Amino acid sequence: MNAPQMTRNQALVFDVLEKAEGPLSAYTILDKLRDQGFRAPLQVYRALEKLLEYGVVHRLESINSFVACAHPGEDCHSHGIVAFAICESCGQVIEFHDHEVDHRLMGWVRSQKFKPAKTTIEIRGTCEACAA
Amino acid sequence: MNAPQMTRNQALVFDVLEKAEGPLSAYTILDKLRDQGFRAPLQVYRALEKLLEYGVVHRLESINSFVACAHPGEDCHSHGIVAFAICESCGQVIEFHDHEVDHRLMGWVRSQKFKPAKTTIEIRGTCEACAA
DNA sequence: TCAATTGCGTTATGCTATAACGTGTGCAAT
DNA sequence: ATTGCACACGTTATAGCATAACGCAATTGA
Repeated sequence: MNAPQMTRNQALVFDVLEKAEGPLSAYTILDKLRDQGFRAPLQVYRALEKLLEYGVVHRLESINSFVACAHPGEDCHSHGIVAFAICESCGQVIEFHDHEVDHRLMGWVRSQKFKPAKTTIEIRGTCEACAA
Repeated sequence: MNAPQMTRNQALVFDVLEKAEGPLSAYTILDKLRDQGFRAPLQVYRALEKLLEYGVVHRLESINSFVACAHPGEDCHSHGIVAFAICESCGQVIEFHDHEVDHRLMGWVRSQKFKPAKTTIEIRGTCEACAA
């Protein structure tokens, strides 16, 4: 799915995520958009829902946060499974793709006749810069 | 880490999880233990924290739920990374391990000098039985 | 024009998780 | 024996994450 026209709210939320250093929670996004007239969580969640659909934002399940896709302009859905390394110290996220991992996972899934809809790979730990 | 002696609360929570068909949320566990005297979420969360440490319970990040480890008696931490296929229709969870996936992920992590602490792999979709 | 769709704003609510306090118990060191 | 510590526990309160349900406005396409 490619992004059609973003609405004002979607653009605002996306902008906040793109300019952020790392992942943000929905409520943090809300706070950053109070000046633009945001008042309720739903305004954020609805925008996020679309941005996730468009493939320009990812949800980090293990930390209940959202991050802009690292591949601006492209549709991340076409890269296969997306994996994330999340630094628990500084919050930075590195996004990466590994086709061999995809292949193994999808092979297993196939052998079980399981129909995958959404796959999450998240590695929490400490990034190089933060390792003492 | 191997499980030492479980306390009463830990045993109760573990028992509920083992007898369950699929993953349960902390609050669902709480409800199931009201008759045994449970009154507050913390009683559940504290027990879960220990059970996770012991490696006899897994947390499913993408659905905020908990499930008993599929390898009774063993310490799941020794199996390498644990992956889950979660059926969004019936709720059943299949736990599996793939050393090649571990290897690729850990290889990438190593190349980034990233220190992994906890890795999550969860595939949400539809199981064979539920596929129409 | 009419109906369907989509986005939006608002209020209310529900679910998930932890902070902070105090109690009791077992155990080891003195 | 007493003191000090670690640990599990119980309780109350609160924080953080997410969605239900309502109604309105704008757009589109038959």
